[in-house]
Amino acid sequence: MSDQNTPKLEDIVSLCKRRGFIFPGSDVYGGLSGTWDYGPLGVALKRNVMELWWKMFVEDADNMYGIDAAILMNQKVWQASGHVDTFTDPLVECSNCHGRFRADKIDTSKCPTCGKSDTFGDPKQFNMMFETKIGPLAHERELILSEEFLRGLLDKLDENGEVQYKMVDEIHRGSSDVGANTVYLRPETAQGIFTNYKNVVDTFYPDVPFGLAQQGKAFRNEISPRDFVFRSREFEQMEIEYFVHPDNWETAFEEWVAKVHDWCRALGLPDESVHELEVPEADRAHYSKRTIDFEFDFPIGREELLGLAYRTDFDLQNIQRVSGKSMEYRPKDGGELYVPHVIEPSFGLERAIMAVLTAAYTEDEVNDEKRIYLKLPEHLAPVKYAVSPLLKNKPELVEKAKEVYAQLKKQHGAVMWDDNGNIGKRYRRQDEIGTPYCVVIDFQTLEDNTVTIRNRDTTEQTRTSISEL
RNA sequence: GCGGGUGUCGUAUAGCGGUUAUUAUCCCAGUUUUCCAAACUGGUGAUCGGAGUUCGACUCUCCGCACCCGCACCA
Repeated sequence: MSDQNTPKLEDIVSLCKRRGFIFPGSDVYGGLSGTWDYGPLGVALKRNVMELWWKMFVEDADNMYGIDAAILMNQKVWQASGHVDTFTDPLVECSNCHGRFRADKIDTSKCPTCGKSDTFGDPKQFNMMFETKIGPLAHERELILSEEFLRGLLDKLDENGEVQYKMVDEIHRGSSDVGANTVYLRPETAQGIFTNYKNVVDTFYPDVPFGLAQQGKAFRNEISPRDFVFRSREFEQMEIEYFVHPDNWETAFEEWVAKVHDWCRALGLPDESVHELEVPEADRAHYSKRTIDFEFDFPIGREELLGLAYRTDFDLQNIQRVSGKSMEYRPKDGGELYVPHVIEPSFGLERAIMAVLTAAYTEDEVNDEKRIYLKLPEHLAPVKYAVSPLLKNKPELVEKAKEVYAQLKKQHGAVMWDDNGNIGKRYRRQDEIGTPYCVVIDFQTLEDNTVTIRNRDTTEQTRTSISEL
C-alpha cells in the first residue's frame, strides 16, 4: 500500500547515482549482481546511521558491550547453529517446464506446475552460504576433482570404463563433503557474538541482563537479489544479543519493542509508516520462540526493515554441546547457575538507509518547477552546512566566505564549499543531497559580520552573526 | 534459477546497414549575476561485452553480462 507520498524506487535510485550516494557494484565492468558501492555522500550517510546506532545502543547504555568478530569462522560455528543444515535446500528441476522446487516440500513423482510425471532428476543441494577454502592448494584440488573434466576424460577410454566411473563417483562424493579447509562467509553476524559470549563474561563479569552489540558485513548467496539495496548478496548487519534470565524474557522483549520504535524515530521514519508484524510459528526461524518483524512502507511495498526475535537459549546450548564448554552464567548473589536466554534485535543497515531515503525524499512544486529535496534528519545528513559567496567574481566576498568555511569546517567537519553557478542553483543542488543549511556571505557580511542561513525545508533565510554559527 | 522485456554521454533522449552519432540537462573553464536551477562563450563525455553475417554493424544473428516485471526462493 503506497500512498502518493511514497516516492518511486527509480527516483531514489536515480538520485543516488546522480548525486554520488550509491552506485551499482563493479559498474565499469558491467556490474555484479547483488552488490552495491557507496560513493562519497552515501558512505557519509551510512556512517552516520552506524554511528547513531552505536551511540544509542552501546555508548548511551550502561549494560552493553561492543565486539567485532572475524567474518571467517571455524566451520563448527555453522554446524552448531544449524545453518549448514537449514541453509541447504535440496532442489529438483523439472526437465519439461524447468520449474524448480524444494525436494522435501513436494511429491517428486509429478511436477506441480506442468503435471508431467517422472520429470525430476536427483535433487541438488543449494546452500545460501558462500563457501571458500583456507590454504593455498585449495583451487588446484578443486580443478582436479571437477566431475565434468574427469568424465570427459574417461569417455575417451573404452577399456575398464566401468571401474573408472566408479572411481570418479567416489572421488566426487569425497569432494562434495565439507572438507576440513572449507570456511563460510558468515550469513549472519549473530554467531560472532555468541562465540564471544564466554570471553566477554570471563573478562568483564557483566550482570545479567546485558547485551553484546556488533556491526559488520554478512553474505548470502541469494537466488535473486532485487529491489536496489533491499536484498543483496553482501550486506551490513547491526545486531544485539541481549542476555536475560529465562524468567524475564518477556519483559526484556517488550523493552526492546519500545527501543526499536525509538530507533525508527531517530531515523526520521514517520510512526505511521512503521508496522509490527507478529510472525506466526510456521514462518519463524528454526531457533525462535517469538519474532516481530518491523516493517516499513518502502517504495516496493510493505517489507521487513528489521527483526526482533526471542532466540531462547538455542545458540548457547548448541555451543555448549558442540564445544563441550560450559555456557552457564553464575549470578553474583550466589543463585543457581543457568544458561541465559537471548533477545535479538537485528538491524539491516542497507534497509535502514533505504527507509531513511524513502522517508526523506520530497518533491515540491515551486513556480511550476519541481524542487526535489531530501528531508534528512540533521544528524544523518552527509553535509551539514554548505558555504557560498553570494557572487564568485567579487574577491572580497570569496575571501570572506573562505574564512567562514574554514571556521565551520573546523567545528563541524561535514561542511561543503560551493561557488558553482548562481545562488539558486547551489540551493537546489544542496537540496538534493539533503544539506539542512546553506550559509551565504554577501555584502552586508563585510560590514557587520552577519551571514544568511537558508533552511532546506522551508527555504527561508535568517541572518545571524558569524560568531553565533 | 525459470519465463518475458530492456540496454546509446552522469541523467533523460534522437536516429541510421555507410552520420563528424542528435538534443536537452548535468559536469568543467570563463564572462556576467546583490538570494532560489537567468543569459552568453568554450570544453569533456555514450552505442553493455564477445563472437558471427557483411566490403562495411550502434543497427541483423548468436552467446554472455546487467537492470526491470512475473514465478520460485527468502535462514
